[in-house]
Amino acid sequence: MSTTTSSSSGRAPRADARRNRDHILETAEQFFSEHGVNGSLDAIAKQAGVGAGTLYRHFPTREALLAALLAARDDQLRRRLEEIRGGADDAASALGAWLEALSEWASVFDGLPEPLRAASATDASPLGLTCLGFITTTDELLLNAQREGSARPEVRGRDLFLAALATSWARGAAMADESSPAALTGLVRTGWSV
Amino acid sequence: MSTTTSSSSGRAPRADARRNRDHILETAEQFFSEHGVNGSLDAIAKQAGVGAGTLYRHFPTREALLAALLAARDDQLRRRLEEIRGGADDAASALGAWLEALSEWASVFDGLPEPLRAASATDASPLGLTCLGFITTTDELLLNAQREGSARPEVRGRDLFLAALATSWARGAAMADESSPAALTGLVRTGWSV
Amino acid sequence: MSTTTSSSSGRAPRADARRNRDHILETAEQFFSEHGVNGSLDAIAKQAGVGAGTLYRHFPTREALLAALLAARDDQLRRRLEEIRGGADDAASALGAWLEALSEWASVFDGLPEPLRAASATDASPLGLTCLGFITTTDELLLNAQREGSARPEVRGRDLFLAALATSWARGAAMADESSPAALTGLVRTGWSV
Amino acid sequence: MSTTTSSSSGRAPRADARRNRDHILETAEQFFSEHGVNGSLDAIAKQAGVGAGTLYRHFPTREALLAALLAARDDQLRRRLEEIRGGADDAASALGAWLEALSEWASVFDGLPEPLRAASATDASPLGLTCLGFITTTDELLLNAQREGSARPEVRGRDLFLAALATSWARGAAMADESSPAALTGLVRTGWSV
DNA sequence: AATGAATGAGTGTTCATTCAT
DNA sequence: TATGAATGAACACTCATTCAT
Repeated sequence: MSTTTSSSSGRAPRADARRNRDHILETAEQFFSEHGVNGSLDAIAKQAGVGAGTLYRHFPTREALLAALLAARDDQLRRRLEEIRGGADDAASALGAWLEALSEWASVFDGLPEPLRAASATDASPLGLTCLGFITTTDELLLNAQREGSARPEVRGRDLFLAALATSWARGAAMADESSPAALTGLVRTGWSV
Repeated sequence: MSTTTSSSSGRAPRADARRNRDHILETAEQFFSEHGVNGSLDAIAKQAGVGAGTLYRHFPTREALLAALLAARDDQLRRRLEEIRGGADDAASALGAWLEALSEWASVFDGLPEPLRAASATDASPLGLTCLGFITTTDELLLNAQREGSARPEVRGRDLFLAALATSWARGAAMADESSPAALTGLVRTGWSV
Repeated sequence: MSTTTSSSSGRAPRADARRNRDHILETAEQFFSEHGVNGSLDAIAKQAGVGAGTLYRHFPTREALLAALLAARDDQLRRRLEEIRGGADDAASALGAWLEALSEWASVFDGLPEPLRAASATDASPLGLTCLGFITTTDELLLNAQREGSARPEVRGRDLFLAALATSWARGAAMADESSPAALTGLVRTGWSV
Repeated sequence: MSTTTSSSSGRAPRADARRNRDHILETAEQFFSEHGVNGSLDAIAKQAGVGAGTLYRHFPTREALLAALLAARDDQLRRRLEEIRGGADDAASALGAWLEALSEWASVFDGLPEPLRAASATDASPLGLTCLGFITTTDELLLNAQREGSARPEVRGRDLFLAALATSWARGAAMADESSPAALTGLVRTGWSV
């Protein structure tokens, strides 16, 4: 709402700006997929066929670009959430499925968990807000499970969110052992102690 | 003892070499403490008062420097292991204490968990060997606990090591919430599900 | 003509870019004259009063810089070609004069023959294209001489170009014997055998 | 012969020095063959298993090392000379064969022609002396041919030596055109003009 | 609104040579 | 006599960010 209304009036001026923005996003998506989130912004601008300044106008920081990129995926994750909410037999399996979805979400780009963790500590950045939203969601699902008696009462949504991030992080670039991600997810769910 | 005697090598002309090496290590320790493991190697050399080439002679890669730095701390960690082995009432609490020790060990420098994770996938690097050693130790303690019946049988030492690293990682630079590290450690121990 | 008018491109905001580029070229010209073609690019940037990045933006490789430098001299050499074409009595003396001009051209900077030889093996680099152009010219003049019956039929333009380069190379930095260059040129023309 | 007699008296001291020297030479030969004459001296020392200082004691400059290396090949070239002297039908073909031998000699290592040319301008260096010897030889063969009437009287041995070097240089690392070396040799012999 | 040139500190790394041992 | 550690300037090249046009 707020982004479309502001400024002046006419039709044309915004048209190509929008086009530029979208094209940058597409390019960045591809680029981050290939080179990880630390890929050169200059290279993205060049590949998108825009000047570096243009990229910076739209996304003043790398984080802002990342946030915009993830916002586009928000819908996906939220749809997944609805699926989970609709389909899960109990609150515990809903929470489990959600944590796995989160972990996958944080694995789209190499190196993504790092800025997510950094952002999740604040609520002042666009990325931080995104994280906050998902933490809240996690809290809701967790609360359900706790009410149901299937989740420990001392656990907090923020911790689970962080754990999902950490699981993504551990996957990392080169993982010698394919079974580790699942093992970690299991660990977070049931712990190692009997 | 061994460091002061000239012992086997013959002339032992390493007097200043040793001094330099040690001084570089001290400087690097301080530097990494302040600026994280990605601090400038050139700056370390400069601050240590040696040429860049000298640093590179002793430590051809950043990883090698890191490994040497951690090797100096190995003793500490191993001593801690003996303490744990001697003092723990049962295998489960020994394992728990060891994982916490590991997690602290990986937290000395900002950004340390990252190269550790990367190295732990291989056994070809000095850092990788260090990791491997600790994974083995973890395996031993875990096995004890599993025999005791206090640890889940499907868990592997490698996963726990990775989890300890991930816990360190999650602590990260800016942690708004002080209780998170402990929460994560607990999560890894008992999981969130009842 | 084309360089002074803003003509097609629209805004022509390259005022300072152009200035920088030109200044870099001037500096490089002087620098290469003094220190040979292997002089430090960083030093050139510094002396030109621009950042290293600026130099690299304009000339991504040493070869590119060299090519640009020589392009500025292309005109000179081409004018000389016209003179030769206009003034020579016969095709043989035209070819001889051209080969001498080539040899001088390749002697402007110390060490220039080396990259020229390397480049003349390919047509993929800017420098290679420059060389290729001159090889073609040599071929034309040679063909004339061959038609005239004053040049051996088995000789090829590429060989003569290479010979001119080699003559430049032989001049080298320290030439104790002043008469050698001319001697070599003569050798290439008439050979040593009767 | 001359190298073994000089200096003091005893047996032992010189034994390992000699061994070192020889081993360095062998290593350098191999190294220069693989990496060209600009290969790292440090690497040679390391590969030879001696300290850098030892290498420098024996061969204070790169040129000195090169000269020693070539001295070992001198014999070969001189033997070739005897063959030529004995086997050639006339002075012209002897000279031609010798020039080819020279050109091959200067092609053993990548980049060798360059220091040879530099050295051949002086008589103050070991390499310069080597060159001088070959220039003299060239002069003798040339004189024979001139007496025979099969070589131009104005040509000098130094020029032919330089031309042989230049031919080697033109071969260079990457030669797209295989026929060029022969073409250049031919050019030097008969020239391009009829 | 967009451009893309400019910045310039920063990166890891190499190497011929000297010198303390 | 030999060692090899130390030197430290030099190298090419990158990139996030600013700013004149």
